[in-house]
Amino acid sequence: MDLREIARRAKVSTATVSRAINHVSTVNPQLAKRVWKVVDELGYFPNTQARALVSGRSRILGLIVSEITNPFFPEIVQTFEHLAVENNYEILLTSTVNDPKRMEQSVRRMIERRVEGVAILTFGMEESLLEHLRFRKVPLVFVDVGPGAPGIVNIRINYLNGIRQAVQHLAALRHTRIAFVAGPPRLKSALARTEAFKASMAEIGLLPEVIVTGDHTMEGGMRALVELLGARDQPTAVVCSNDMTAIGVMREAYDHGITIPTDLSIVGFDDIRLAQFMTPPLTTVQMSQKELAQIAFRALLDEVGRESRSTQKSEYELITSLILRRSTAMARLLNDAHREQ
Amino acid sequence: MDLREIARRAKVSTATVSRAINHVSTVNPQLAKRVWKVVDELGYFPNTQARALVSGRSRILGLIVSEITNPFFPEIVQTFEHLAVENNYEILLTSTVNDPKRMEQSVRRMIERRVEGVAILTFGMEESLLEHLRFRKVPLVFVDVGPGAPGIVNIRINYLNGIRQAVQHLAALRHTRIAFVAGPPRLKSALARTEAFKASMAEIGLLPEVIVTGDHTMEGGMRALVELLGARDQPTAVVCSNDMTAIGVMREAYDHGITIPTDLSIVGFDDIRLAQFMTPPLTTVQMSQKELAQIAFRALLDEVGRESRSTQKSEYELITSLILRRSTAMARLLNDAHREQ
DNA sequence: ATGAAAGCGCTAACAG
DNA sequence: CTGTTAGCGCTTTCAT
Repeated sequence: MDLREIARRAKVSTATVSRAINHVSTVNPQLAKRVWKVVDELGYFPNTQARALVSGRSRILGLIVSEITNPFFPEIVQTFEHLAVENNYEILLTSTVNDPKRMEQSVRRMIERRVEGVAILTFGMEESLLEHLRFRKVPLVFVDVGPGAPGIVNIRINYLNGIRQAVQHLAALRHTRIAFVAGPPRLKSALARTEAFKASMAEIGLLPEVIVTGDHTMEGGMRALVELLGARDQPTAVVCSNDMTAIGVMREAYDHGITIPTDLSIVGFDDIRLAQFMTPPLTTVQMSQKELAQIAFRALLDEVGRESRSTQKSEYELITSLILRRSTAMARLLNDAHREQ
Repeated sequence: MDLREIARRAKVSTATVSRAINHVSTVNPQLAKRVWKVVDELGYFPNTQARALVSGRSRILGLIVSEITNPFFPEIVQTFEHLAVENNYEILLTSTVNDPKRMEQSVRRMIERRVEGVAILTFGMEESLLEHLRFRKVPLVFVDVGPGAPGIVNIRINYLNGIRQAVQHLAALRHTRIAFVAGPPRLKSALARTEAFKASMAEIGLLPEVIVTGDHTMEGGMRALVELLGARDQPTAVVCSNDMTAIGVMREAYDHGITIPTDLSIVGFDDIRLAQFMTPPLTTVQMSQKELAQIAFRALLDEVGRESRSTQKSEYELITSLILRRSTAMARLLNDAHREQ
């Protein structure tokens, strides 16, 4: 069942069927109705591949994420998909799982399917791989990279805003020994958070001495708390580079009989959906995944629609801010707690 | 840059290029090498749409889920994607978000992109919508539906196994008043769990009296515990129809100062990844999402590959089983706990 | 406003 | 074993 069959049955040319289906305004309403009738009767659906082939537009947008099982991403994927269907696009979702081979595959898959643009919402990506995409002038959206070429748009995250709020919130609660569990140093986004923490502490005259390195996983968070517990001067509060880390810290605290927030205050980062499901609900810096996805999609769509190289705004900013829940409380020394026992 | 260009530069015909690229064994290795050289030099990637159009094979598989943000699904999507790339397929992911309009769109999108098969791994789907797919003889994989037509494969979940283990585990811990928080009655999968609970209780001479209805959300779980707390004879243990419900119960328990597991034992269902991240880690019945995805993919691929209607095995079973963690303990009456205060 | 016809990039007969 | 050629299903000039 194809266009020609519809044309035959509706007694019009294939051109007319094509026009009718695509709502070209110049077609005689009479004919259009006749066409649509046949279309509905036969349950005809146009073949997208043929369409793409002739029009040169695949109506597919690429979305590269790190891992869909990382709780940070599902919301992004969902929002992206939602916007895509609204705009008559499909999305080609690939995950790198931090594997160079998979990253290369990702790029290949994107090119083979002739995506019209790609959003790279992943932590760290081999720059060189994107050369293929750039070479083909495929519009690209990044997070947290430096200013790029035309056709490359960048979403900048304002980490400082939220982290400063977190630190000040903790300080107001009389915490002075505030630790930070950093993310993997190879990630720009992790580094930026650490810097924001240091700056926020310095700003209010606190020493950001206690910084341990995690890896943005729950296990890393668990290890980080153990390390913190071994320190001479134990912190009364800890800010984590992401929520998974914070969850790991909470989990490890539970195993040590440390009660959150009375014994230790914890602040996360990201505000993944599950943060609010923890016991206690996690106070965290929100970096709206939904908003991020919306910005990325919108930017991509704009870029795709742009014919010429009229370099418009290609920098976007996403603000972060503290969400107060119940994992922070007034400072109280761990040592005090132990003495009471 | 297309096949013809490669042909021209390699001084062979387009047919030869096509053959070389597709690793047809009969091509002269000499020529093949020449072709590949040019391909690599130019960074040529075949156009999948053209390929699909002429071959009649899109190399796309559909995957319909309820909501990617539902923690049950990311693992499934990941596994599916992984298997897909391994087999040179793309996946077209759609979510119904329990919205009839979105379900219809899902089906339309599948058909327009000419998917070769669809896995419907969703809770509840308007049967009638699938008519379009069935009509086009698109192989379909379902979970938990009755025996279907040829080309329709069904994955049956053995709920009883895991739930029985859960109930017996609780009974061994001296619990006798074991409550169940059911899922939405409109879902077959939820109903089946409730039945499995009843049967498991009856089997060991316990009365499954305390059954409250949740909705498979965390909020539903929270409400369920409130309801349970209002009952005359409060349960000492509760089995939940899914993990989100269990997490809701835990969350509400926290708000009431009820300690898990000493005051109340909790068992979940699904074993979503985050179950092990809870405090305490949630004991739950595992229904392996990874395995489910693997079965679904394998079944789909088999069905797609099958030329004739040689009706082979089209029933698969997924077993469930209890994963012990730390949300259950020996029975102890809530009333006792209160008296102690 | 409608139709005839060319052709998007590729594969698969078919011939040689 | 390699090349020639005819489409796959659709959109889009170009005439009419």
